[in-house]
Amino acid sequence: MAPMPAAMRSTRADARRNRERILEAARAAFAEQGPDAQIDDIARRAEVGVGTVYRHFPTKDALIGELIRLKLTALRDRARRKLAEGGDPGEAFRSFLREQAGVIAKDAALQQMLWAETKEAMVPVAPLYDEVNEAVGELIARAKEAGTIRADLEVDDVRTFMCGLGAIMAADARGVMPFDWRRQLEFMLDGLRAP
Amino acid sequence: MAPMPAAMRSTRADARRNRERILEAARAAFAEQGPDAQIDDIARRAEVGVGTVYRHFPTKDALIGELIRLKLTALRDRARRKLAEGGDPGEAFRSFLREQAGVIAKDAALQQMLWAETKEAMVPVAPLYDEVNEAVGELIARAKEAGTIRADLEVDDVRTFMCGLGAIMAADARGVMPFDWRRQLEFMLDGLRAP
DNA sequence: TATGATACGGAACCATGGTTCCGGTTGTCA
DNA sequence: TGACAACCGGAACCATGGTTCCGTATCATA
Repeated sequence: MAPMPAAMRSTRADARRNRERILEAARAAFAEQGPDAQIDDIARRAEVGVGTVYRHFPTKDALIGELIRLKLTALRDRARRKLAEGGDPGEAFRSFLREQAGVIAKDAALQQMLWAETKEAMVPVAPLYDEVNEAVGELIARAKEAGTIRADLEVDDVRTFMCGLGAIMAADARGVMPFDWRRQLEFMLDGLRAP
Repeated sequence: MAPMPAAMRSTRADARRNRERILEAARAAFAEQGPDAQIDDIARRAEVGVGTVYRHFPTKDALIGELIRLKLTALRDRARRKLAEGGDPGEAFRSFLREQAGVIAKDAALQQMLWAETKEAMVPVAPLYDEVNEAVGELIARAKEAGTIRADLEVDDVRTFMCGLGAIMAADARGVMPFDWRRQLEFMLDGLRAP
């Protein structure tokens, strides 16, 4: 008898597995080598042919885009979780930045690829990006209200700082120049305290 | 009679002029488009053929290297001038950072190309780089002694911050994402004040 | 102003790395 | 287990952008 029509069947197991392998390999490759990690290398790491990479992601940009989407989703969820937890607002804000920084550091190159290359990359994830900003904005608002951070702080200031920090992290991770981003973060946090 | 032997004659005037044009065009191109500005485009801006670019600078990296060298020299001289000026050490340190930041902002991509791409770029300018660090170190030492900045601040912290700021500036200049680096600088300066 | 060394322009060359294509393999369902 | 759709591997293809080459134009000197 004829097999089930395409629309009713789900993706083959090996395809699903390969997709995951590719994503993980790509993440690692970009983290180590920055934006110009090569597809060939990613395929090799995933123990997969280049053709397979291209079946799952039509272009390199699409692959990068998916990685960024995953990353941003995680960041947004972490921000919302922090909001839900409650507790001292000033401390919530500070510990949030520390945690978020730690997560970004794991593959900082990705974050950079979002804003440092071209604005095209931004387009598909813009809504997600807004959601992150919204959650962070709320964290800031609460801390301001509690009077533990300076009153003139804006979300954009935090965004700017985190982007700068990301650049530092990426360079450090690739070993091009040593940077101590944790110290940097603490200096900044001190600067953000209410006078 | 035969013309003067090569060793005694100096470079032709048009060659000297072209060299300058190329450097200026390259500076502008990199500032606008970042590290992957194209030689063809630089040549066009300088109203010169690609061949001419290559006669003056054997490779793209050599051209970039020369731009970085010029930039670093200017930064070093500015730091030393600030040291020579004297005045209140804390204020000297802060105004130095503000001025230096302003200068870097003019073509931030260059600064990034020094540390964000590959460490190879660092090699030829390492001594110059050390001289900058030395001068900045002295500025910091004086400010510490005067008790106007936090005692645990190191040159590397300033270096790290300026690199991060440079990344921000470059992205902002290329219009990929708006960043207010001046605000960022002021926040950091506040964080660096003695507690 | 004549002369030859020096410098110029830009078409052609070539390496790199993203993308396509297709013969062969594998998973899934009856 | 048979049959077919979905999937896989990787050689070949092609666009991009750095680099070379050489015939021509320009500058500086006698």
